[in-house]
Amino acid sequence: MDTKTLCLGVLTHGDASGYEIKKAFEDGPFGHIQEIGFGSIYPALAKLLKDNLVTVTKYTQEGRPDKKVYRLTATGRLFLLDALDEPTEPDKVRSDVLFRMMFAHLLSPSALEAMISERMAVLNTAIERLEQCADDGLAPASEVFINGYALAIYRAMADYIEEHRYQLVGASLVPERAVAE
Amino acid sequence: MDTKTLCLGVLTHGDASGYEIKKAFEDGPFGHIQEIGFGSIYPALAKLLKDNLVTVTKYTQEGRPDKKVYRLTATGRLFLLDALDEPTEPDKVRSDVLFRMMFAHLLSPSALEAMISERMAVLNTAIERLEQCADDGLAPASEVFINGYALAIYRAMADYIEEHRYQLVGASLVPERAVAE
DNA sequence: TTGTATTTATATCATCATGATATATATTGT
DNA sequence: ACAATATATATCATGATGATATAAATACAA
Repeated sequence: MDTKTLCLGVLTHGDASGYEIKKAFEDGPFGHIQEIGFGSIYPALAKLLKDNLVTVTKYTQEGRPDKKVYRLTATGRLFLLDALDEPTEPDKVRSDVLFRMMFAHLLSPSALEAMISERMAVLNTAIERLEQCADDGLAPASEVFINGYALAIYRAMADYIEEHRYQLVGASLVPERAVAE
Repeated sequence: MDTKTLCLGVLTHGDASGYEIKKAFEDGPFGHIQEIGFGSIYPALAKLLKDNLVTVTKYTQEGRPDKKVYRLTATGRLFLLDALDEPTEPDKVRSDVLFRMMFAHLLSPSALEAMISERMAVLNTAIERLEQCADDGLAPASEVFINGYALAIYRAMADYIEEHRYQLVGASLVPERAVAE
């Protein structure tokens, strides 16, 4: 899925600005699917506008740039449906944490512990947020499904790391430096 | 982590060609961390060579391009250690499958079922491969840790999808088309 | 045996995405 | 009162992606 199609997808939930589209992939209903940046969103919206897949309405604001709210056109909706019919791309992961863990033997135990603790904090924050969202029974079935999926994965990650972190720290071959504070 | 650093990381496991570096991120010890393509690897190796972070030896072969085997230099090793000391980047995910699931109500039940079944097949293949790797007790601790981590996550994904897929298929609002074969 | 698919191997290229940076104010929290 | 965060768009150099080209050996099925 390219950024254009991602934007069209968000716009099926209602009109939105570029800023709001980004939020949808952070906190909003499209969270845990992937992140997109402004550097992808604004050019994508410009192309969608040029191809008449969206329309735009400008809202003049004081002290801020005009808010440009985009709306899906009928053509845009068809474009999205066509994209959903195409073959599914495999999931992609990029884990800097795991790469570093491959070099546990080159890191000091304290550096390793710090990295692992930071990761656990991120995971626990995400888990808490998802547990709170799980209660309001008003969301569509697909959002409930995906929230539950993300929660299951984050829990599996946190549980595994908590249970096996000693293995990794035990792999460190680098002694702590005796540094005076 | 940019591609240069990823290449240096693989080369700590022994000399390798660009082709072999890619394999390390597919089947090899760096699997499940991320994927990288030739279009990133070859330019990265060229830059590493220019900066004396690696050396290269050409092996002339008949009928194939010369195999160019790269070796880490002392400077290259230091470069990697410095990179490992920098702040860890957050994990990144891009799931085309989840994005499509957000539009379950726009897909037919059979299209949804096909997508889910394909995803389950991919997950089960990965799980089987990891379960086989788990037995040979010769791998370094970090690799054992990461294999176990990947296995735990894939199992959590497969279990969740298997238990909740009916929710998603129930969300489909599009009737099957009555098409003659 | 013959044809097809996979594996080995490097390289390039247009397009797309990333992340940093610029700009400017209102609001929230300490 | 001051700092940090949220709102809001836009651009740009750099880097990553995925497709394509080339070429033969090997493995496997019909």
